[in-house]
Amino acid sequence: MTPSAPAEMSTVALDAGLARGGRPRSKEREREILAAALHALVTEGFDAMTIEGVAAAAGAGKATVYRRWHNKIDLVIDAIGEQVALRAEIVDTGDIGADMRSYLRQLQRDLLGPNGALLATFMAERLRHPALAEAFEAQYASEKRACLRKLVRRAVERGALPADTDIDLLAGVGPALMVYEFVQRGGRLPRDLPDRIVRQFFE
Amino acid sequence: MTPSAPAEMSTVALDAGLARGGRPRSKEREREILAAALHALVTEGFDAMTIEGVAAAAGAGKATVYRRWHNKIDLVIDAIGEQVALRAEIVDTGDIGADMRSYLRQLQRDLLGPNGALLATFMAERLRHPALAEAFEAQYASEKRACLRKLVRRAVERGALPADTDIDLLAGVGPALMVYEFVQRGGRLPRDLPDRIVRQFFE
Amino acid sequence: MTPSAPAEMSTVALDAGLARGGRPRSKEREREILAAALHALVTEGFDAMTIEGVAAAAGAGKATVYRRWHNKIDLVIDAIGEQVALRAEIVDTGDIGADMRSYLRQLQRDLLGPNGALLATFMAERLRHPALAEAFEAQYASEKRACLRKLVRRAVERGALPADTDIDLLAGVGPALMVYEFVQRGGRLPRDLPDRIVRQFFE
Amino acid sequence: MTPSAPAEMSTVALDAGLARGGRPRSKEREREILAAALHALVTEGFDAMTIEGVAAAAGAGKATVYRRWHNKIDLVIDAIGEQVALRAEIVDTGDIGADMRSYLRQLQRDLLGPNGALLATFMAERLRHPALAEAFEAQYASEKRACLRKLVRRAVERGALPADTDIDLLAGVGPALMVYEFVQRGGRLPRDLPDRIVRQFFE
DNA sequence: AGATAATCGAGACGGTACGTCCCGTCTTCCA
DNA sequence: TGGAAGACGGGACGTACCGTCTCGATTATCT
Repeated sequence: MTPSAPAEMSTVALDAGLARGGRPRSKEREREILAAALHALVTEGFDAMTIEGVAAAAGAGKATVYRRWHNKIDLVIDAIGEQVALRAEIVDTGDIGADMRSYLRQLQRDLLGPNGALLATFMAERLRHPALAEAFEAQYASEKRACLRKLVRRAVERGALPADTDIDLLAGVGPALMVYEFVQRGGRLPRDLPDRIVRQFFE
Repeated sequence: MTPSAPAEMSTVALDAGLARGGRPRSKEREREILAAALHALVTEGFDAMTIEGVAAAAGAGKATVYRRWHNKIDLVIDAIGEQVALRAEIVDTGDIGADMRSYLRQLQRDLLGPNGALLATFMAERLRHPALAEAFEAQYASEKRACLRKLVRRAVERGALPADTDIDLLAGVGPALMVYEFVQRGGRLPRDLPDRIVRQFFE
Repeated sequence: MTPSAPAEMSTVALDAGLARGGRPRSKEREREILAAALHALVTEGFDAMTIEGVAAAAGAGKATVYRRWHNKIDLVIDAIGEQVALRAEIVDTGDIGADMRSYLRQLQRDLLGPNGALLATFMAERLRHPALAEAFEAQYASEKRACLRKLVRRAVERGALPADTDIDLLAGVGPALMVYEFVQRGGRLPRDLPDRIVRQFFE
Repeated sequence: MTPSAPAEMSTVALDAGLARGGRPRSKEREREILAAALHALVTEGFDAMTIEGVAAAAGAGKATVYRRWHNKIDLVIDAIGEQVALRAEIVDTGDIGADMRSYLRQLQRDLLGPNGALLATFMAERLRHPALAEAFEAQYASEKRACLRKLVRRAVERGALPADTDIDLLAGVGPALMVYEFVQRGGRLPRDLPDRIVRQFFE
């Protein structure tokens, strides 16, 4: 993410509507609620946690929560997004194997860390809520995809990969296998998966 | 499960308990309920569907549902097992490219057909509901995976693929990319994806 | 009320709808809820009492209350109606003064007793809820009015009252003055009001 | 309230506190709020109306309302006092029948006119909200009652009515019957009721 | 054939969370 | 400083499902 884009706005929180008059919403309240939500998510799980309970734990009224988030999903996503940054950075050193391995290891750390729950939630809801998928796409995935594509394209141009390489496909194979395995195994991942992927497809 | 077992029992449904006397449970009822459950799962999603709604849609009383299944997950697992037949068959003709292309095309048809929504739902929910994932695994995925693995192993043995091939990884790359794209694109798939996968990874 | 008319049905409670199947509603539950409602009405007052609180006090779920009564008014009316009988009886001994005095004294006792609250509630809501007014009319008022009219008519026929008496008007003057005073004084009544009314208008 | 007091102050409204500096409270605001309150009272009833709704309808902030009135009752009382003019005048021409008939006809017009709904609401709510009753009493009823009493007393002194007349009772019988019928009939009144009352009780 | 017993649809039951509304207080900015 | 706007903690509203339970009415099987 380029430094010129602040983009620190909540992804999902309701707009306050440019409200000119009136008492502004308290950032403090917001932070306390998000913290309570995160705590509830971790200790109780998504299904069991309750908006009512989150509000109570934050010492807030229910209306104060509903004023900002329409539903549990939005609340949870913001709660995670607040504390979290899926910042798997992609650098291009000219060594496609090393670069891809480095990126996949970061992705592995992200999936296994607290962000795994975020990804799971996203995956679970994106088919039913296209808007959510788009938000995720716009905020995170599209940039990663573009970077990976460039990485592969330049490797092909360099001759490090065959000239007839299907660039889009090869750029996607890393994340696809990582996520597929992650889902398949119910949130776990083999330690050496990044290495194996690189060895099989990029060397 | 011993191989001699006919395996026509429900995976999860409660035992009727050898009921000596009394009116036996109606298979008819059971099928109607499972059909209604499946419909609800696909149209509403796991979280939104209600047992009460399934019972009503099946013209059954709530007790008739609870008598057979303790909770929503058990019901849904049985519903899927009963009705679903993702019969992407895997044959081994000795031509790994052709065999893989044939399988992926079948998978593509499945994903885009009526079972696609079901599969997507399943994929989406499995991270949040491990029991669902396990059931799906046991019932469908593990067999496919084993077949694909054998296919790839024999191609390696034949010398059609390099000797240092990561068999597990290569066996998984096809489904992984197909499903990843499917979820990514919100239920659509490029027509030529199977061909591109085969060309890139199996030729 | 003639003995041939059982009329012990709830005035306001929702119909169970002739429900052929299903578990029947428990009379026991109903009685406990009504008792709790009456207690709440007396101790907290109409405005302050809460359906939620009544349900809790009765050890019942909210749905069990709402299944039977749509709103607080209906609940309270039934609660009062259960325990109470506005049974100011009207007898015709041939002495209009004595009979009227006897009736008005009973009415006085009713107004000052626990039924006063009932009347107050009825009066307060009847203009806004015509259905309520009709129910009260049908169940209580119309019969009283007819009796009083007959009482006065026979006194006129007997010559105990002038021949040009406006029977409807004179029949209504007792209750009108009693209730008017009752409302005017905020739920209190002069002890000797029945006597004064009889002395002024019926002797 | 001392007789020298100009009495143009609100009965219940909070004191502005001699506001030394700052912007003075707008009389305009006050009138608009009271008008909105009156409208809400008549159309929705005391219980259903909300201060929030009144403020919104008046285009005022909630604080602007609460700054002047502590609660709904105070607001409503002022609203009525501000706008209502039940100006049934009572004159004493020496003919008790004619005077009473004239007054009752004015009362009839009032009840059937736009103020009728207000009066009805008031009568309906006074039993449940004694403060409302007192306000109404102080502001309207007590004066009328005194006038009517004087009217009757002088008729008795004149010999136009029997010497043993119960003056209070007879003074009250007109309004009592009118209002009782009005409430009983859900806001309607027989055209000839004033005439019949006078003929029966004052001639 | 009759008794026995578990089934069936229906729906009431005590609960719990939902999302909305209003309370009365407060905080902010504008005039 | 008054006023419009509206956020705040609180709490009741009426609804929807949960999973359990009762009800009368069907079925089968076992005497």
